[in-house]
Amino acid sequence: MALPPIDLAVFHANGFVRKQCSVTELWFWTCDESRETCGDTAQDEYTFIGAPLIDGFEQRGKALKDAMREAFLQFFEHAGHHRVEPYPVLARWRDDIHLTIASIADFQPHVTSGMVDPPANPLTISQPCIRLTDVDAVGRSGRHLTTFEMMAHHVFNRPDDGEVIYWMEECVEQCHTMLTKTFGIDANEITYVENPWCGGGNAGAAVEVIVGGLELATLVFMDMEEHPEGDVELKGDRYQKMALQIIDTGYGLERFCWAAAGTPTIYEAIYPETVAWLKELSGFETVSNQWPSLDLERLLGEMSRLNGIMNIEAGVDGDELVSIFLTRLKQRGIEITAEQFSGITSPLANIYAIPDHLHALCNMLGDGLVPSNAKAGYLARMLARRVLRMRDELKLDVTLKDLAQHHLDVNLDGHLNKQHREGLLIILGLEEERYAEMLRKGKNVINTQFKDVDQNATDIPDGILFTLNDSHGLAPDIVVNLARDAGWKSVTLRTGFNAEMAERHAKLAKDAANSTESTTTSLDVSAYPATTASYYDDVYATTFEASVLDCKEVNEREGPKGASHVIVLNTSHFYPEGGGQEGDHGVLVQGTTTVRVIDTQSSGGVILHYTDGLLTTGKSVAGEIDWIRRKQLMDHHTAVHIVGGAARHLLGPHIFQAGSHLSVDSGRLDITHYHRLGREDLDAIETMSNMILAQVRTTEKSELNRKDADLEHGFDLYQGGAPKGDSIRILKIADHDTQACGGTHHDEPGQIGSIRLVRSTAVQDGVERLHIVAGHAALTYARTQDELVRSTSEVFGIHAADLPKTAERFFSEWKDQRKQIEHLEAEIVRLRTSGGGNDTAEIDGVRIVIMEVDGDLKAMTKMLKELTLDANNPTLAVLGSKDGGGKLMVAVTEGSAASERYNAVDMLRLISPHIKGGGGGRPTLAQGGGSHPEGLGDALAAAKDHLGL
RNA sequence: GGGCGCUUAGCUCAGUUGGAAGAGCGUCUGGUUUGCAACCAGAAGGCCGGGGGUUCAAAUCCCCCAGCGUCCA
Repeated sequence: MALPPIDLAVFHANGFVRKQCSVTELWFWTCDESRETCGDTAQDEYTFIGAPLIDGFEQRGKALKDAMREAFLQFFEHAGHHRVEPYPVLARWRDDIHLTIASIADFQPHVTSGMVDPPANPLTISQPCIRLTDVDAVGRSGRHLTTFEMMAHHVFNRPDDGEVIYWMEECVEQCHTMLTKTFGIDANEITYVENPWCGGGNAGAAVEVIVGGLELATLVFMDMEEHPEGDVELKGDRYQKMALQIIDTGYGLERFCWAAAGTPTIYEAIYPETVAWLKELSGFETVSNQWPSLDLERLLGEMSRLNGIMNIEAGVDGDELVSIFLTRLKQRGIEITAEQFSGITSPLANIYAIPDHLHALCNMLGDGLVPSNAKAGYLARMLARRVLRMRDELKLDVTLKDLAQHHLDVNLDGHLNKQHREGLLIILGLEEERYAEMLRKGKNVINTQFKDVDQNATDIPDGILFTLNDSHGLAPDIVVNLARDAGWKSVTLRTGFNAEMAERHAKLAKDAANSTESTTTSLDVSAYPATTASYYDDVYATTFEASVLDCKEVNEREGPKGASHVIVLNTSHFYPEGGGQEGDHGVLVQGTTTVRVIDTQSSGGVILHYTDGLLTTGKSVAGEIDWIRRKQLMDHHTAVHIVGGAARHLLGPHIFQAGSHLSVDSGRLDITHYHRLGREDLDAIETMSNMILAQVRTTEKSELNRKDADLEHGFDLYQGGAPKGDSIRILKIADHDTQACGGTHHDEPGQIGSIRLVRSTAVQDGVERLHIVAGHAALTYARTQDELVRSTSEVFGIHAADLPKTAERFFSEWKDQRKQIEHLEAEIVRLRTSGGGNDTAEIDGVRIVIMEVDGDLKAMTKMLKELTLDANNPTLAVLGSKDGGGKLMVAVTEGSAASERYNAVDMLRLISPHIKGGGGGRPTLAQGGGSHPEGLGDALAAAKDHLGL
């Protein structure tokens, strides 16, 4: 079954009729009887370029956005909506996406699933969003952006509970009223297109709002969820009605601005100052002035119109595209050559894209993101690198910091959500250094990769381009430039290569996605009620009474090593592994039976006690947790919060927990930071952490519902990851640190005793791992370290304080002496071969040295060098050693009578059978070994025989 | 999370089919020069990231680990 028509009174009241689009076959509503198309097709050009559709907004840039946003929000406030402040662009409350991609993303999945109440209902918001899927089209299409604000009004209805605020009728009416009254848009220009929406497991009827050929908004009426037996089918999946009815609207703030400005591209409407500045910096006028007859404004306007109807897919061949454009422009009376076309459009594409990318970058870093080579941080690095590349293509003499300063002042009014201005600039400075380093290294890589490429070649092998891009970060265009600089003057990029590479990446990503299969086979816990967790009530209590709900055998692959049974209780004091904290150990006692709890896990709210024995189901049991273990885990867990807070205070607001693990031996905390940490940093954090232990008397533990937790503490609360439920446990350590955390914590930080930062290691770029010991583990650590120092000092027989100095002296003396031994060994060889003893002879002006020596191949090599490298003393040397099964080396002085007369390989092959071995090498140097050292004498004798000695 | 690449002298990097560890810069000594720069001659400086394995023989081939880089999700 498909969805029924969206037939609303508001359409009829405003004189709209329902028609079917002659191009897309979608049904749409219009009050222009003559209209045949829905407005968003290849036949509907933008009508607002040079002829704004929205009156009364004379501002441009940030002022225009501010005015437009305010007009929108005020309209919906007057219509009874509560204004909600925008969420961060980093979606830290979600574990499925890195960035906020839509206003509804703020409320997924917890609100849209019905588990958590929305912050207000109905609400209106203007949510900054970032989408990087079309990043390649930004600047070139005239309308694509990576960052935009999605203005919205949202409603969350619960019809089953009689809570219905409004649905389609009122929604469309409000939209129509706003467009025509607030923004003065001519109703004839508006079409409402029926086009069902689905995504992320949900679906519903939807209306696209098209004005002047531009999609200004989408109104989604989400009231279905994916279900195999659903009665509605959309795009291949089946859906059924769900309990919630959600209105999810999205109005493109920047598009409203564009429609009000009527500029050739969207970028000139929202970033006019930056575009002008970059044009000036890049000397764009001198480019366009080359062709005075060209009407630039008209050309750009026509291009935007064309872009609007051509709907270019990413990855289309560049040259082909240009020729299409030239033909279409000619049809419209604009004569332009391919050279003129790319001479104007390629710098402009960069000029347009830079402010967009900077906006996204500043917002991401402003929310505390640290650039990295993986995960969300990579997205920031990619944007920074794109800006730097475009800057270089434009030959601008400014740094990334300069660009960001300008952007901050002009387009953001200096506002950042969290990060300080200085922090942001430091990060961008580092990114630029990395970029420069990558290019510098790139020059070397080019030379090695191009080693086998002819200097006159015109094509670069695909394999080289793939490797350089994927492994060294050098995009094909950059490679061509670098190669030309390095001497391969005529290389060019094959047309369509970039598209091929994108395809290849897409295929690799697809293959990777297919190969990942989940193999988790967990115990079915749905039969049990959620276990009542009593460990929060009194974290110092160690014993409890419960009754056994079930006891099952576990096989070896399930559960921890040594566990034979898993026991489910009605209530438990055992903390199951979670939030990085390992599970509790202890004992369960039933009458005279005692079983050890080896590990505690949790699944679907049910606490699973893995034990080494069985208990009787249905009877009561006494539990006791291993308090020494639990206390140590709590020491580490509370310490990790304190250390994290100290790091944030000392290093900056971008410090965010990227993971943690708490065991009995130690705790570790991964934090986001843009530098490696030095010992001074660790000392400072350690000092502050211990000060907190002394200063803060009690920790504050509270439990809030999700809605209030967000409102009261913001999203920094979720350091430990996206929260799962409606109820949030919060641990607050004075003003030092506040986090959502389900772990067990001390009531008094002082209970920990002391905290030591053992060391820091790198987890990935931008993430530093702090290794922490606290409480008794800190004491154990100190003792272990003392013992190391003590025992090492005893070896040297010195005081501990002299250890570094002495070790240094021993190491350098050891190196010196090793050096001297080598010299002495060479000296021995010289002595043995200079006196005319048994070891040396002479045949027709060539010195023959045949001798047994001590040492391995490396030592023998030194001796051979001593013997055969002097061209004035032509020598054939045969050395043998009993080292490891017997070794033989033969060498002759290169380029001398010796090398003309004797072949080292032949000699070696001749004598090596005596030690049951083989070997090989070059005619002037051969080496080999065997398994019969006793035959060494025979081998050397055979050499003498062969030479007639 | 997945793919790929890199790790060699104080620094920047070469190192071919496994067979004598190299260059440039820097350092030191001597020469030249009023002095400096420059130049000439010479020298010192290497656990070839760590650990296993294959081999008579590994910087080189295989496996594991670590660090760094990079592309993609």
